[in-house]
Amino acid sequence: MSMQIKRPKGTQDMLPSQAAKWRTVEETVRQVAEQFGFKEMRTPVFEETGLYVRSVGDTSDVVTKEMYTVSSKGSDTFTLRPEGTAGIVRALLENGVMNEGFPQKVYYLMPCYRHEKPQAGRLREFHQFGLEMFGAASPYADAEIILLASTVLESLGIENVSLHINSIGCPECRAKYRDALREYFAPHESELCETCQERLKKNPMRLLDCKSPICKEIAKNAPTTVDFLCDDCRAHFDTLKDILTDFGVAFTVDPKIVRGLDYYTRTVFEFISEDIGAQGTVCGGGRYDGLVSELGGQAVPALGFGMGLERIIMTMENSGCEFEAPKTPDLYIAPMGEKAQRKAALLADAVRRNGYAAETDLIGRGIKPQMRYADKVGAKFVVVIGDNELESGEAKLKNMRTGDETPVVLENFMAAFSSAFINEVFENGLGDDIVGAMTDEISGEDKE
RNA sequence: GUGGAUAUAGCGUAGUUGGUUAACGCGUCAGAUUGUGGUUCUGAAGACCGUCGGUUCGAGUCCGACUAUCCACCCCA
Repeated sequence: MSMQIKRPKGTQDMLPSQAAKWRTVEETVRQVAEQFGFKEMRTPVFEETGLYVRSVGDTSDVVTKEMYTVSSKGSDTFTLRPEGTAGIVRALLENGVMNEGFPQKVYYLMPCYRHEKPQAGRLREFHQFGLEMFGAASPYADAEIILLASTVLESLGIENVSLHINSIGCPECRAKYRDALREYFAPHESELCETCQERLKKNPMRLLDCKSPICKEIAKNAPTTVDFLCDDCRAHFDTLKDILTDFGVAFTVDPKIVRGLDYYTRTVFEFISEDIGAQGTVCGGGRYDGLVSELGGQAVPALGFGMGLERIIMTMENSGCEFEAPKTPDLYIAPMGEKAQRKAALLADAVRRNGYAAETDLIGRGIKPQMRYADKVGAKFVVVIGDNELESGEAKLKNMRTGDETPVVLENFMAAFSSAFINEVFENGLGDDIVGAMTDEISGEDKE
């Protein structure tokens, strides 16, 4: 026996029972996004490395230590996408979509890759639902995408999440704010933890969400971004808060929400779940008015968010949310013997051609195991076909929920599947009233 | 990159102060008078107890290393 190959660290296999949950989430998410007028689009899983260096930021953790970069045969290097936004912007620019009028509203479902140490809610391959809106500078746009995210969570039945918002201003007010932070923290420099001393130089905003108790204490009275917003940024933020209040969307202003990707401006927000451990951010996003021009386009206001699907599903599992029930076969056909198997296969085919799910035996099992199997997979009806049935042309259609058996004529039964009447039976089961009707119908000579 | 925890059949677990054929539940398969499921009963298959080394007359049980996984820091979805 040779060694088994195992899946790469930080990846997950999605077995059928798990995949069914994903479908619930994906369908809901698509539906809501489309209700808001967003169109789905897709981009390659890998892009030129430079795309992420320029958009996400060359000092960000994502770019400096988490990218999966490969060099291909030529001289270019490519990177597995660590997030969705950059590729979307690139694709819209490359295809001239930014010239087709605004607003442009797109959404996507895609796997992303980051070389991190796996942990609860943090994987190397993870999946994002995300969306981007281009050309809308108004705070109503900010409000709309936050409302959209909120609607998605609500539609999924997720309750234990809180919305945190903040404004980090435009580049001008942010510069002023950074200076103010440095001024505030400078006297305490020696007391700060090592990483925070480093942060003081590079990115003082990061000081605010340090978990060290000492740094926390010092940061308690630090100036907040909101205090340093220019008039325009302040007005934008105030209006956003008003709109959210009108919508009835509960939020808290959280100066600690800062975002690790460099492209954000003004509005930033996170939805944080209480149910899934330390990595509680289930959805994060905001405005990035500078990104499009950074990637070579015109100056186009833009905003969006990413939602971590693994974390969404974890939250749902941990809080007892409902998932869509998996599809079960409408009919299981249990053949006995070789001749019957042929007949069963034909019958199954006829059923499927009429839009219903049918299964039959493929491994030569006896009647009993077949019944067990039919029960296990949740078949709604079972019909047994053996020598007797082949001879007489009649069989019994068994309702697996009630145990009732209804005689049917095989040939007519197959032909009858296209009728609206049978549709009714399969959709709603066999009521007493229609059992009688069905027997008549099916035994009838000229059923079409 | 830094810490902490765990590692027994497909899955979930038990294995007492180290002592002969490693237990249980779920699942799988097969039976309970031979053509019918879900309950019950019976039986079967399935584990070199993560890997390597050490202590010992003897180790799943103690020690060490390695590996993997999980959790937390960091960062983020």
